[in-house]
Amino acid sequence: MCGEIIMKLRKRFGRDAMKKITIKDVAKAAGVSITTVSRALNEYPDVSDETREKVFRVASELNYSPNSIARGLVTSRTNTIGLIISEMIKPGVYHPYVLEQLSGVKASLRKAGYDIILFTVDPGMQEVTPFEKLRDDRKVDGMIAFGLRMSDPYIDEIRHCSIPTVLIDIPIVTDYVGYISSDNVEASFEAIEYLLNLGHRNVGFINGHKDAAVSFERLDGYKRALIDSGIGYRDGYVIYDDFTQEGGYNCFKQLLQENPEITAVFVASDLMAIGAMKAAIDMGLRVPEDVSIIGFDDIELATMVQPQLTTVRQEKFKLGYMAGEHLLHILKGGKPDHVVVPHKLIIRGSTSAR
Amino acid sequence: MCGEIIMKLRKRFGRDAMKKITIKDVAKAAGVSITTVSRALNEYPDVSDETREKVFRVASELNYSPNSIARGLVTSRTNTIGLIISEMIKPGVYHPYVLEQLSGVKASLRKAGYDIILFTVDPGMQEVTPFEKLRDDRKVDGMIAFGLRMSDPYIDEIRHCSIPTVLIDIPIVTDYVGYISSDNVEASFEAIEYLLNLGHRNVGFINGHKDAAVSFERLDGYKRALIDSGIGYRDGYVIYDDFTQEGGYNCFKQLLQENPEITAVFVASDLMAIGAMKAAIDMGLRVPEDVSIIGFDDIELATMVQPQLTTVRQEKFKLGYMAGEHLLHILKGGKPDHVVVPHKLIIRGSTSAR
DNA sequence: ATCATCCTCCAAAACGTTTTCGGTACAGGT
DNA sequence: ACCTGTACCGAAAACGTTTTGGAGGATGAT
Repeated sequence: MCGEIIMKLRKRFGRDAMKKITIKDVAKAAGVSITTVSRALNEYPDVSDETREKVFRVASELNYSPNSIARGLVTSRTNTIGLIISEMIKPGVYHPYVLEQLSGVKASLRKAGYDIILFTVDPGMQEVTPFEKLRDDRKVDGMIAFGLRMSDPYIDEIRHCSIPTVLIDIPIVTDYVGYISSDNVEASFEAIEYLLNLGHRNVGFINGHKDAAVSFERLDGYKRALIDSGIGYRDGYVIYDDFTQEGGYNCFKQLLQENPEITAVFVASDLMAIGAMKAAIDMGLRVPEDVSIIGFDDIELATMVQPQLTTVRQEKFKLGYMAGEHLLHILKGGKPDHVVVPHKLIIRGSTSAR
Repeated sequence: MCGEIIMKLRKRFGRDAMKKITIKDVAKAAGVSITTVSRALNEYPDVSDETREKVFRVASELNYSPNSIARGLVTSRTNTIGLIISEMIKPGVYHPYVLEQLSGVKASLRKAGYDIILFTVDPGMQEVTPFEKLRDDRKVDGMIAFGLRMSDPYIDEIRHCSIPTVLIDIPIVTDYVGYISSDNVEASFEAIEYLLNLGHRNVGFINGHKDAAVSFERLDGYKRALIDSGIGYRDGYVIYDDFTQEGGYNCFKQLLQENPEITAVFVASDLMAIGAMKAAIDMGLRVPEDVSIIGFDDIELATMVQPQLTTVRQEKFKLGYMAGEHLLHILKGGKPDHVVVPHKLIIRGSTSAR
């Protein structure tokens, strides 16, 4: 009976060029009102099991899928979140863990039926679209951002915006925004402690640029470990640069030329650490016999170099995953917070006892 | 005069919790109809310069930005394209060039005002959402996909769908879908030719898995070069595996154990090539003195190993960029096609004369 | 018999645009 | 004086949903 109607609907349009079927078609075919179809499909209580079942059957028979645009218009929620990945397009610095974080974000959001829309913020773009405009343009329900520098103009906007937002590695917590990170000071503390336990007394620190919040936290852990152990902190042992391999190379050379007594170096990223290792070799130093090097991140590359790199592993996938989860939490009305994901010291071949 | 109205509008809502302003507000404040505002803002001809100017002023004063959802509902175009990245979440295989391709896609689409929405297709998902449903759910205007295997069920759907689509490295051209790739047979031909010119006569081939279209094309080039030069092709010199480092490692060992006369190996990816180099070292062979190795892709890693890897560079960013451009072309009514982006033989330290 | 209550269901409003169709006013040509 | 054309503008329909405010009928209590 309603099968006939379906057939008629089918026939109304060409075979392949079948017009988009809407809720109206389903209603007609099922012999109920539009309202009822919507109700049935959205699991409202006030529809009898019988009609609900019929609606479901007809809907799937017609291969109906609701128009998310129309729905979004009325509900003003799009089940979409905006993802800001900064510095993504800086050629040569395709940060190896960005993809992992991205995967994590996706994994958590997909479960909840959210999709991701990519906002790339190329630094050096003519005019930067204001943060809130990004949201307004695409009507995303929330935002996730990583790769931002502390000096980025977005930072200030985010601090005062009223958009549910989760950041990675940027310590901001407001009524709307929370952030995810490793416990950088503890991680750094552990790394230094490990070196000290190996007998090293003069340990240098190649830190990331001062535009990254993590740089300060890691410096903190570095200081604390040295002070706690009674060795004391020396300004001259710390040097800063961006997170690239070249940066690590240059820093290492400078650091060891100025302080030849250094026997171990803590480096704020694996990429830099690998650069540092290269510098060591070029300076005629053996790793780890003459100098121990310990990195940060644990990227794939860390196991591909000789010797393999001792490092502090960050759970990059999990950082992303948690970002998604926490955003969902905020969207459900939860309170934004700082959530930390555990790190782990991974001991490989680039460190040894003094 | 209209300034007052604006003030009134402003006052109507709390300071920060200012309600969303719509086209209606702009119309009221500018003293024209909704229609006129829409026309003025969308650069229609039939509106006087005077009113147009006023509308623009009021709109920017009110900080108005049109609701893209509402617009999408009526125009049924969303200025959004869907991006399918397959195998993105396979842990341990965060293909290093995915991010570069992604950047390229973004770069080209952003110019045209398109945004990207990420569809991740985790292999091994419970139920795979049909290709067309992906589009219908999010109402994207077109699709770009990379990382798909030839055996992926999507392939068949794509072949018969009527959604503007561009693929990378998957040779399908229909009225709706085109694809971007390097000229793999030529690239492979050149690589072998180069090895032959170095004096090598027994050159093996570690190919990618047979689920990748490129594997066949590269095999083609390999064969042709050998046959053209009169050396001839031998089945036993070719071995297949996935594109991982371990795959490369194992293949190399097997290949050289079975054919110790081989003096040069062409490897279908840098990751595999690096695995092969490791295997060579483990077998007591020096690279390039005992065996030359040439890779494919030119990922960053290629310059980080010792010796640095000779390889065929693929323009990963450009592959993505072109995918975006070609999709735009199709969306504008252009004919889908195969567009090839140039490759380049990069000679480094892993190859030498026999 | 009457009334309140519950269960189903529906008509219509609303969401914020774009687009269609037409209307007004003014100019110029006859 | 009349028609024609042109330039500008507006009312209303349309897009496909969700949501609001009942309506109709059955059931149970009084």
